[in-house]
Amino acid sequence: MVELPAPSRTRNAAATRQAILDAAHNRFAKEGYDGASLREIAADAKVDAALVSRYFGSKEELFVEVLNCAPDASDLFEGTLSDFGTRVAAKILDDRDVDQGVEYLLIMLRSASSLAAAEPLRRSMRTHFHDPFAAWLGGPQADVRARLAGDLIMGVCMSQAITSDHDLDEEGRASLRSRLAKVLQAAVEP
Amino acid sequence: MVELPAPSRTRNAAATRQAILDAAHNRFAKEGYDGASLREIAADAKVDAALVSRYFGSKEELFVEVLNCAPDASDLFEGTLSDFGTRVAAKILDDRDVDQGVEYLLIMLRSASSLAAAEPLRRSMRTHFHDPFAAWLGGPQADVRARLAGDLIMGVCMSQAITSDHDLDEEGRASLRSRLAKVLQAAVEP
DNA sequence: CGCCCAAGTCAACAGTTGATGACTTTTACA
DNA sequence: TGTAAAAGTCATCAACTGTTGACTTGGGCG
Repeated sequence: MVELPAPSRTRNAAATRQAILDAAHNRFAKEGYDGASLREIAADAKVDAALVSRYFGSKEELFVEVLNCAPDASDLFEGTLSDFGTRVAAKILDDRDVDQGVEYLLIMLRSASSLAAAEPLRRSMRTHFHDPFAAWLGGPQADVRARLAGDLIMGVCMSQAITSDHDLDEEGRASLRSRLAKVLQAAVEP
Repeated sequence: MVELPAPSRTRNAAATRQAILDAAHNRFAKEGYDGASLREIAADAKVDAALVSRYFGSKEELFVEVLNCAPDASDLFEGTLSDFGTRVAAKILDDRDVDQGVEYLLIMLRSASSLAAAEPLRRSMRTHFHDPFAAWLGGPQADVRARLAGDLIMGVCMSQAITSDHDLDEEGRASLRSRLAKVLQAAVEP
């Protein structure tokens, strides 16, 4: 009441920059590259809109910066190859806690239509997903197996994003999970 | 040389409407719902921009109309279930002739991020793809199998759209095709 | 032919977007 | 303390969006 709690943060370029980066991450994941506006992002970060352009140069450069912060999809690689299917299927379908890796997938699929975002997207996808994935898989044609599994994951995530899972009951979801596990496993096994 | 061939089409409301519909189809497939502008669509159809709004009321109604023209993914269902994988894998990956069904998939994935397009998309997806697909599949949990196969197809198409297949040589493509066939088959079989 | 309504055109609107240059405020150092 | 540079703000630009209303043109019917 007496006053707003910490009404104005002490000036800190690094913190501000990070706040913008976080806000941009969320907006890009929710609305895609074209859909997210710099003004929205700035508002989320509680920052003047001009600062975004000032810090990152342009929207596209901000996008690249966000993509560069992507974790190397590391959580998908924690475990054995033999239970990859069930593990990843559970992680994708039980999206109560939308973790980082899946969020970056959302950014990608939501920005797939944008011409400006296409090239950064392609590069980031290879560096942060396909290449480490293929390396983790190993064996013959690891790149093809990684790509196929990645495509399947992307398709399922996108389907979830579109349908909001309105049209599947609990039993159907369990069935989808087990079948997805099987198909995923078929995609990655040599 | 002497003059433009048929410099001005004789006035024909039905033909003009169809021209707009075709142009909208192509633009939506290329740039998604948000990315495609009515002015671009009108220019493609060689029509004044105002006519688009006049004929279809609003951009969203035009989008719905385009989606309603979608073929029932019929070309995927011509053949036996046992060779579904190889058949569809070939059709998707040899996209020299991007046929209608895949084009509508492009519209969907490119417009997935748009809030305005979400609801029409979801409806069209069920009516024109999932439901007839599940009906064609038959057997236990046909809806789950249809959804999984659909998600895989969507993911692969989207991956193609993003990467433009820059990063796969001829041998890799052959390998991808055969493996996709196997995985697709695993998705649809009971 | 002459009319009249449909078909098509033009200009403009209000809103939003990304970006920029000039301005003010704060921090940190000497 | 005084000051210069960093950090943040403000107003504004030009471009583009979907949409609308008033206008002009054309072809088919009497």
